[in-house]
Amino acid sequence: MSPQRDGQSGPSVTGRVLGILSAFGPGAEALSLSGIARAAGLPLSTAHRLVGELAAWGALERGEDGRYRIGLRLWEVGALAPRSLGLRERAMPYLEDLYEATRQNVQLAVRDGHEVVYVERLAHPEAVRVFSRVGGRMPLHATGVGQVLLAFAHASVQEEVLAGPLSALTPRTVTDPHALRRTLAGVRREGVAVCDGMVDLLSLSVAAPIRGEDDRVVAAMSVVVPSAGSDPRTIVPAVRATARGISRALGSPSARRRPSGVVTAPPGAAGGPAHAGRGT
Amino acid sequence: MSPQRDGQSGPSVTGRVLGILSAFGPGAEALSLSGIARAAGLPLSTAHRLVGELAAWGALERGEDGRYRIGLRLWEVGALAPRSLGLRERAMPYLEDLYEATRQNVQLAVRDGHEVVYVERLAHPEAVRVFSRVGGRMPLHATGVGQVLLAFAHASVQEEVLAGPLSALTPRTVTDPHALRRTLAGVRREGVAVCDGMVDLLSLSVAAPIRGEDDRVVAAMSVVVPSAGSDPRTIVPAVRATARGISRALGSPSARRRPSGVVTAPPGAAGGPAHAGRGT
DNA sequence: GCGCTCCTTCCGGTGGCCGGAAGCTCGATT
DNA sequence: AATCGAGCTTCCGGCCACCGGAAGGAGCGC
Repeated sequence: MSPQRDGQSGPSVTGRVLGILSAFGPGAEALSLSGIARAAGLPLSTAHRLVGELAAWGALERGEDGRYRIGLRLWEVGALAPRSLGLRERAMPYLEDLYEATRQNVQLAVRDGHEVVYVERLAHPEAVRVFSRVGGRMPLHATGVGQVLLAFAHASVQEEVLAGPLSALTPRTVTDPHALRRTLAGVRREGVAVCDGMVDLLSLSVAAPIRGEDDRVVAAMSVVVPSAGSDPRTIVPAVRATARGISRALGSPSARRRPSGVVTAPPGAAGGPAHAGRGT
Repeated sequence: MSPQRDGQSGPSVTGRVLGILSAFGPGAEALSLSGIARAAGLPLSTAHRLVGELAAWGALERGEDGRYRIGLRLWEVGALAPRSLGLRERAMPYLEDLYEATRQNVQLAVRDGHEVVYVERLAHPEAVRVFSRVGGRMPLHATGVGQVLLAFAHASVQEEVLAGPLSALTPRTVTDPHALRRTLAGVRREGVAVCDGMVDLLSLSVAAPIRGEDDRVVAAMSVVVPSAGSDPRTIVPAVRATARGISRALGSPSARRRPSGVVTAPPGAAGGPAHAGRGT
């Protein structure tokens, strides 16, 4: 409907092709030819030709109902994105352990511009329903992982977000720039973000930063639990330890040495991730 | 190097763009501009223009080293592929449980033409090294999931594969058409494929089919364990039960009713997947 | 039957694409 | 330090591949 960044791609053929791909999105996984043409702002015959070529290559697939969907081949190419697969591959075992221990929702996300993109998500069917989805986007200021990524992003990014409008997903979302600035400072100080009822009123998320080779924050992870009856205190150590473990797996220098003291998470509440302690 | 399906895409602009995407692949996650031009068979200036447009949109990203990688935006679009995300999303919890129980490698794959494409993989860092990777391809006849997908594929597909050359990954790979035909019959009869040392000599895989709404086999899953010291007998029931659970989650009619008798997997060896038994 | 939507094919005009060539930036080599 | 080479970027005129209106077919609901 709203021409966000669809046909705007310019009149070049490449732009049109990308416009066609943009027509697909969450909630629009399958489109008819004319649907694509409409969404991409292309004449039907043009769309027909381009879509035909894309389908022949495998970027799109045509279902029995005649509608087009994203094809396996395009998925394959997309899977090569280093910020998804490379990260995911290494982080998975740690996320696994945390998931297993908490039996809730575990998420992995990266930042793209002023939004957070969810790269991986382990969700227990009976866990609290969570809004995000793999490949989905959310505003930075309103989510746990988003606040972490924002807190450790370049100052210019922070200023831009603080300057822009801060949408409220729930009454509890931080929308005041000053409050957000304070929150971010807290996140930097604590190394975790705790967001209660910001995305939806029933869930609470605890997020921590993941660092890469050069020690910059490259991703964030979080655990989402029911808001009621959960004590963040029991979760924070586990999240912190897991994030640290992933950072080490990615080669972060600051995560090299064993966490001084005892941070391996209490075995009682949220069982110590098996890998967090062992290097090899 | 070898012009497999690169520049062949035809002289249309769309073909060139897709050729550029084809330049990336396993083992070629990052390419320089001239590398792309070479792989796609394009003049440098042409590649430069097209790549620039792709990068501006987010289909490609340029690293600090100047090389291009697949961009997050393309990954996002690819994640909409129903055969990856839709399937994955529903299968995950079951795979989780199986992974947790076995602490080995759990894989999920679909068929594309004469190859198997791995859609998901849970790998324990200390488990037996496995050759496949998410987004990777393998021949149908040589892998556990491949044999399952082949056994339940349309007869024409089977004939084509049986007619074509059957490459040998190890001395133990089935390369004789008659033997393969017999193997496939066995897979259909048993509902599982057991492949010992076919991909590499050290690992053994047990695979089972996953059925969709119309009861057709839409995917396959497998567990890969060390060849030495593993008894398939202890794994088969767990794999079967998990595959059945996923089938039910996908709406397969034949997986509706409780498995007659006791197939919920022995709790000892490979702990019963928590979801396999309970519906809601 | 009639109208509707959606899909497919065709074809002539033209504007976007092509790609050679020249200039630039880096780093390696002598 | 000068030279070389590999890779990247920009420019621009000619040409051809792309565009998209129009016409025809298929399927469906009224």
